Amino acid sequence: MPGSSPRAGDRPDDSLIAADRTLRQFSGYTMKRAFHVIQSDLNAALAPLGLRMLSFSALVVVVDNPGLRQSQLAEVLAIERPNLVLVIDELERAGLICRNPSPDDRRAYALDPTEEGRALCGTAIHAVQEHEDRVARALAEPERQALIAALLRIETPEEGETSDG
Amino acid sequence: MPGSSPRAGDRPDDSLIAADRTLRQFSGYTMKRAFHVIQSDLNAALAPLGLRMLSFSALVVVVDNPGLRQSQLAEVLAIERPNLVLVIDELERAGLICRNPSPDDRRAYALDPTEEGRALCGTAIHAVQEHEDRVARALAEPERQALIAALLRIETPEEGETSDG
DNA sequence: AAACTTAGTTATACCTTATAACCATTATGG
DNA sequence: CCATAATGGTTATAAGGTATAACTAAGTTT
Repeated sequence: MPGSSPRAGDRPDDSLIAADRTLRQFSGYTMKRAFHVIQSDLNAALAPLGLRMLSFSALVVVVDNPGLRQSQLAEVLAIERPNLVLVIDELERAGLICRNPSPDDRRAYALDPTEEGRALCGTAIHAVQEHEDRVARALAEPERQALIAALLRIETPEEGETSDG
Repeated sequence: MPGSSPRAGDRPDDSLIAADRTLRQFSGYTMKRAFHVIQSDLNAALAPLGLRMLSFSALVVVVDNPGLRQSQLAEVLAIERPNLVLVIDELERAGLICRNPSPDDRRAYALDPTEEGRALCGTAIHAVQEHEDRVARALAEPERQALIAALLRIETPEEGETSDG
């Protein structure tokens, strides 16, 4: 058990270092904590550029896929359409992307990056890469790649990739 | 680049499957998506018990460390003290834990699980374990353990564990 | 042409996290 | 010993992320 004495409140704080031992066996708990650390660091890295994790992601996908529609972007980012609206508003107000009329469909917008958007996107990717380098310092490179691969498989379970089960 | 034709909006949706290729190289993005999947599944598993990820975590730590104080619990769970108050309220109202007066300090509460709390905690751990088994089906067991180890190191970077850099 | 669907939007609600400020109590230090 | 500081718990508040229903305008189907 976590500590030896019966009442945790009486023990010095040191004896609580493994107080979440039971939870640590669950990937969800550990992932939540790791993600929180990463997200904070990432947002801090992006804040000087006026971006957050979400707006950064949206910007990158628009730069890589100019002309795509909002619903497509929402699907790519795996977020709901209504939640994308404010993100696009924000990027548009910042002059990084613009909503152009779609030639095919008068309901839809074709999202395109501006020159500024492309430029800031490059800067932001460098900032995020520096953050990623901090992750890489905690892990050996093959380990980092294995981590990403494992996360990907959790997100999209493929048949045939299972273990001994 | 993601697609071949210049305008993403004109291409079939299939050509957008790798539209987030740039982002995928960053662990933060992939972790966010994987965590979202895990968290949804986990919360769905806990909802029938009247628990969420956070209240479950708090309950488990209280059961494992009876008598600890709220501030200690907050530190163990790495959340701010004010944010714990409602969680404790919720668990107390559900009759799973209770705030007992601390013998040492009249300001503090000693958190203790009730019998019901202990029982539900066991049930909940089983439910979460079943969820974890779903993760385990996507990964080989050594891979799952490597994942948890990697996440832990991201959360708490230790010196000397670095790669080639 | 009527009915259905889709693109984008608005409004709303809930959860999580963060901060400042407060009260009661305990600890510190002249 | 009393003034000051620090701590435990609380309240209020704000911001971010996510989810759903409902609306409009435009496109699609039959």
